[in-house]
Amino acid sequence: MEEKKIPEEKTERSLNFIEEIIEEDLRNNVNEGRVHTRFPPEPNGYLHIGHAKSICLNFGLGKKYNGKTNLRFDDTNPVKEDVEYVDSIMEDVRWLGFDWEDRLFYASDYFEQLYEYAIILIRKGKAYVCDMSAEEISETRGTPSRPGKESQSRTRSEEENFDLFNRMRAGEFPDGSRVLRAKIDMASPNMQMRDPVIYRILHATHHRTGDKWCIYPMYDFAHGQSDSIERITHSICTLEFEVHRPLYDWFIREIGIYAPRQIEFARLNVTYTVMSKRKLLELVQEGYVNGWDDPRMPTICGLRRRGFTPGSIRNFADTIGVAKRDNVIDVNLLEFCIREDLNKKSNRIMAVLNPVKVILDNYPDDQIEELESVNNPEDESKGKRKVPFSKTIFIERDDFMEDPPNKFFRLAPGREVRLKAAYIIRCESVVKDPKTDEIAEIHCTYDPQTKSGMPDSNRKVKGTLHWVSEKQAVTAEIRLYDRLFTKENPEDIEEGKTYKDYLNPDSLKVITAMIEPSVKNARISDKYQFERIGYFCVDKDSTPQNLVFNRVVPLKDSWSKAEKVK
RNA sequence: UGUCCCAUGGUGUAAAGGUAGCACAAGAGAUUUUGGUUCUCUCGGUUCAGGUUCGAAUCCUGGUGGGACAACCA
Repeated sequence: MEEKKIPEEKTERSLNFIEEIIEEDLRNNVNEGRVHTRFPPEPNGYLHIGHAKSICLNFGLGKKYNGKTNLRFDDTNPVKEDVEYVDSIMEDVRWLGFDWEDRLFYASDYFEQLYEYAIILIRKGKAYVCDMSAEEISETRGTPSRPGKESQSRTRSEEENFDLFNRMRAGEFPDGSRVLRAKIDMASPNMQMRDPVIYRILHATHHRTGDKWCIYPMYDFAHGQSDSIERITHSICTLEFEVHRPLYDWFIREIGIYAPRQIEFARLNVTYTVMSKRKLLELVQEGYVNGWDDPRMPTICGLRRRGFTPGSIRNFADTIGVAKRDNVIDVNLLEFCIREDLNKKSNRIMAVLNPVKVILDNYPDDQIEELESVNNPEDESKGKRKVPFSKTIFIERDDFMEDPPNKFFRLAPGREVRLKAAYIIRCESVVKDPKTDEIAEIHCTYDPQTKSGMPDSNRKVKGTLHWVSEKQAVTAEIRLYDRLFTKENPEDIEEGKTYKDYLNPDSLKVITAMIEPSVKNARISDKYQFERIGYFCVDKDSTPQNLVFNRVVPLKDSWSKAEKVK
């Protein structure tokens, strides 16, 4: 036999633009070969899939380049932040499979240092206490195309600024009465450079520092310096902070401290959902969903409850890549990632969501057989289980048609189908409800020679159906989730509407299903493939007496797709 | 009458001046005790106009289009 030449395997994946920058820095020995990143959330909300992209990016880079990754909470606004969020964020990062080891930090750890930095600026004549109100500051800032006006306070002496700033800290002034501003350039074409506010007075209790402070640094005055303090080599953030970079560079230069390199990437968007914290909060507060972890939410806790695995989300983050152009990822890709993962990992069981009764007329009345079925055809090590079979079973109502089209491979009068792991049956007649004309019973005969494993069972039949035995079936509540919005881009809003007008009224349907008895062993967060239907996850509301399943995602269904086209 | 960023199949992402590739989606077929999975194949792309070059998705100039920036939010 001739040996085919195996083309050289391209194991090395091409680099994304951030990795290119890092490798270039590494080649130039920029930080003595050190790579140190960080994930810097504000604890004012729950993390979503967009954050997951950032988490995977930052921690992934740390791992890839033998570096480190910090978790730092940017908690400079006590009014909006809370330990509830701190806890959920840590849980989510850990669940995604990442570890910050002993490097858990808070911007509030640096308040004293940041205060010192402000003093340096004041001493250099690069910062001043401004007496204007928020409105006045806003009015004098100008517009992107028109320069702003300088504040009267701009000419204050160094001593007076120093004195006033200390008295701000001492609590002598009410909220909003004064701020500390950087003295840069009110005519700068970059709005960020027009004497930005760097400290404001806020008599508010901070979730970590309590009442120690009544002045708090603005994010812009804390973020870059925090990265500097932590000796972050590559500060990776989203695109909207690109225009802030000159300001961060200015602070670093004027204060005279270590300069990280900031790199901006495009944030994630996914079709049929929204990603802004404000909108997600609204959905929760106004009751459109049942909390932050509602399985329809794009939050990490929502995805977790829905039944997504950490690996599937990591793989998703990997597949979407990272670049600077705006992007909208098809939600299909997310669904592909979870199917791919669960296909290999989850055991199969049979569940009938919309049952219709099938009676096997020639099957012994009281006989019950324990049939064997494979748990996972993708993984033989998962073994087999027993499934009870009897004279009366349920099948899916959709799996029967009285007058079927040619391509219908399922049960119909006179036709044969295989019952998964059981027998081949033939439909002999149907009984209808005289009032509703709905099919009440389907009468079939079974072929005893076709039990799975028997030689005759190899007979070709076009369809295989899942089923459950009536007597042994277990009922369970099933929550069928669908996309939260009906519109691909819910933020593309028509006149007089809001994104909430595109909420999908059918995003949750609750039904009762009949499931094979082995399901009794199911525990919260267990995931199954309901044969021929989809992947399902035991919800936290589930109890042994009242099982509750979430539909993670349906199986691909080329039959119903073909039907829809018609 | 601003500054900055971006532009490759439907979507996302590669190609560092030399064969435009991969994934998802879509379509066709094969296999299948899941109309799943798997496998094979197909469809389909460099925003435009100039320039540099033997050669441009890539470099230059200009246009067009999209985005970010005017919280005492982050």
